[in-house]
Amino acid sequence: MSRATPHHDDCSVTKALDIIGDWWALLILRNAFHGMRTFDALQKQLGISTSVLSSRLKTMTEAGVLQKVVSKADGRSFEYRLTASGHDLYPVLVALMQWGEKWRPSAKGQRLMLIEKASGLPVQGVAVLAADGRPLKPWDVAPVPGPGADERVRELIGPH
Amino acid sequence: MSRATPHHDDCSVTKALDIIGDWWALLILRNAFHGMRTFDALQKQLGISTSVLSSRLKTMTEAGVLQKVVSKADGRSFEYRLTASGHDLYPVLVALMQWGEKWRPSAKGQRLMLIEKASGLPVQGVAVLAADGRPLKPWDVAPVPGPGADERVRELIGPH
DNA sequence: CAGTATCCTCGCAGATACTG
DNA sequence: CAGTATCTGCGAGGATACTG
Repeated sequence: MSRATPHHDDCSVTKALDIIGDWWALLILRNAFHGMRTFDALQKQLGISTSVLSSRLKTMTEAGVLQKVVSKADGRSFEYRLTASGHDLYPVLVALMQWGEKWRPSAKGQRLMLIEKASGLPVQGVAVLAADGRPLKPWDVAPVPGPGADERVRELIGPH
Repeated sequence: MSRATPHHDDCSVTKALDIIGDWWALLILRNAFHGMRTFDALQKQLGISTSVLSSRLKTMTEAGVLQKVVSKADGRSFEYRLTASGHDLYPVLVALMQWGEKWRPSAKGQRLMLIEKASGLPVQGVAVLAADGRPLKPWDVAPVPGPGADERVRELIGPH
């Protein structure tokens, strides 16, 4: 991660990566989407050191994707809950998972993490939407063609 | 990144992250989707050191998301093109960008990167699909509820 | 233009120990 | 259970120089 070296990169992707472009952050989120919410459970399942987990949770809380709340049941333990913005990261996770399932299939299939509220059924995955809202297939989309790509990027994102 | 420390984590997300859970890899892909394909252009725009860029391109090529081809026009320069599996990473990028635009809006709005082949129009974004294929809104989905989350994760992903 | 080769450093992550 | 504190290494990444 080059969060250390400041990038004057005014790009949405960069900004998203600033928070979740991190190995542990994504895995914490993955577990959070499965409902895992406590420090201890995360630490044990991920095999992460306590100091790093603590720092990650702090960063993610400050970034507003997680919220630390006192557990009602217990009173002295805590829960890290997904905020609205954290919840909105769900498509990123599902997109990653879909890609992994297609191109790096694991022995045991992996179920998706969210359900549709109305039906209670697991969601299917994620899809790119056309301008009119139709879901598109991968082969229906293509990179912007033609020359001038380098200039376009520099204009859009900025020269370094 | 803890790709160094081996994780016996048989999870699609983990496997996807192994290739693209990296600051530079994602930015390279972002630029690739905009049509930026040469070593030099990438190096200049990203402000990355040549050695790191070289290593990233090698890794990504070996991982099969990029393909190194001789540029027809020139004959002695090269292009790094998205493969089919690289192209399939598009939803991940768009999901990231969408999140960034919503929660970390930049001064100048950012356009999306791909067009629909049929219409030539830029795509709208990405959406989660219900079991029957309907695109869902964020508030229509929820994490799997109830207790037992910790056990579920351990069962699904494995204990460390 | 497209890299490879070296050197160097600084910060991230793990390990361990301790606290309320 | 939920962390903080400290120490230590090692390796990713930048800078620079050189090559076909």
